Amino acid sequence: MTKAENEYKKGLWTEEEDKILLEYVRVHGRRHWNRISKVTCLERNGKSCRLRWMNYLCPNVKHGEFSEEEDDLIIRLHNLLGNRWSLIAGRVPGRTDNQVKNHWNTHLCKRLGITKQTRKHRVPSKSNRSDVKRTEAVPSSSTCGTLSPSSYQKGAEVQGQGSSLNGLEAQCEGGKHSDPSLLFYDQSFVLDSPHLMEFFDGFDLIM
DNA sequence: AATTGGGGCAACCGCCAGTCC
DNA sequence: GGGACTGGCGGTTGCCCCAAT
Repeated sequence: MTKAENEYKKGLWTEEEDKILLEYVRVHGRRHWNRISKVTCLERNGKSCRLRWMNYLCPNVKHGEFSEEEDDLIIRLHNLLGNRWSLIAGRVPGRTDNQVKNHWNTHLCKRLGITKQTRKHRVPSKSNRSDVKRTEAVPSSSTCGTLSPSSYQKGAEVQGQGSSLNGLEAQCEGGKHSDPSLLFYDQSFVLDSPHLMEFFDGFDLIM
């Protein structure tokens, strides 16, 4: 018997709830989040518990302001990966995908002069979401990202195995940005090459 | 002092993929 | 094989705080 969604509490977490969640994780580990409301008095659904743990309670999570180094790393990673926040966060020690996403949207976009393109058109829908996962590297909101020459070059080397980044500059949207160092992605730059994925895995982004 | 508007961030929502039974 | 369950992801929302008026 599962609780109806509306039986679960929503909104900000209290200290008491945090304690309960921490205790659950200490005893049961980070799994079976949906069982929490059954074995504890916590009236939160599994997803909410998982999110709270991942984004706030996990001891590995770093709180506080982002350093310049982190900013730089995120910008580089975003240039390479687009809005794949979990991948980006995986390479920024102590930061979660939610933190990175928020930081990007609230600080870095402004700093880089990127106007946030709210996409009502979510990634194409069901049919080829699995494809999307890999090919989505260049979501619309990042079509105007900056790309440092060094990272561009590294990426291009790998891409050389399959498709290439040739013509990237030509795809710039009518020269919106006058800075010649700015390059643009668009949907033609895809991450569907296994080589490229390996590249990202082994890529030392701290330059 | 009270109000208001914007920024920042935590949390929710909807979707998908993998796993279990 | 297929339905239910669970976890993970990215986009979006809504609340809180604070500065400006």
